[in-house]
Amino acid sequence: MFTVIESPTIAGCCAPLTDAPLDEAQALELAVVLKALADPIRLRIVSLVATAPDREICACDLPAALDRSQPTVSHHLTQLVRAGILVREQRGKWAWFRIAQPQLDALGQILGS
Amino acid sequence: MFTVIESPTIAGCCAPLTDAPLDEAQALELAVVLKALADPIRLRIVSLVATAPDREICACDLPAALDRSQPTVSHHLTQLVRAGILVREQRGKWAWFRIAQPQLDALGQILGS
DNA sequence: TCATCACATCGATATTCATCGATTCGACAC
DNA sequence: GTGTCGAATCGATGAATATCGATGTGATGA
Repeated sequence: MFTVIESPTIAGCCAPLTDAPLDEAQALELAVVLKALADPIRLRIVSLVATAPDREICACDLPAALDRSQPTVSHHLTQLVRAGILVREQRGKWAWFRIAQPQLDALGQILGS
Repeated sequence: MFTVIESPTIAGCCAPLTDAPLDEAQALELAVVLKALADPIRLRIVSLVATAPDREICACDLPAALDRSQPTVSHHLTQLVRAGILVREQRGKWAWFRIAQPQLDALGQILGS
């Protein structure tokens, strides 16, 4: 029995903003992902992960790095994973996080850079 | 006497997320812009403007197009202008809006697409 | 089995924010 | 001026959310 962990993605959500008007469903889907990024703490988390050695980081280091409590950091990490921006991996007692690069790439495509 | 209308920009705000960790000020500045985009109504406004003939749109057409009241649409337009994503131009009684392309391009650069 | 550590969840609180009706403001035409 | 029309502002309300202390959960090691 295989267990497939699906990571939510906006890859097929919509064309670049300049190509076609978004319908309500597409706008909602995109907004969910952008809202997950649109927070100073979560942006710092993403940039910390993206620039860490091996491009991964242990949750245990974040409360000190961000000057936030452990429950608050956990809350933000959950938001980022549910938006498909981070990927979580359990290693023993520790939780490690990586960037879900396809999701960020898709965002860039849609914003049309 | 000249009147210089400054459009807020994140152009010099920060390097791509994958290049260096954001400090608190950079993260806050970026979050303000992303937060302005991270709403379904505002995303639809941006895509409507970006795909309109001549890439501009009259505010008068938006309440019907978005099924929101005039004050609500005005509120969202204000948010987008203050974030430097849209540019407002008054023509007689009407207000017209265009995309501030450099701001969107800068966003794409920072997200690293 | 038991203590410990890392992290998630719960409960509460304060703040932010989307929304709309009513009102005000500004530009235009007469 | 006066009336009209487009749009911003005000005030209120309900919903979403960032935060943290306390508690629960799951894995580790003795």
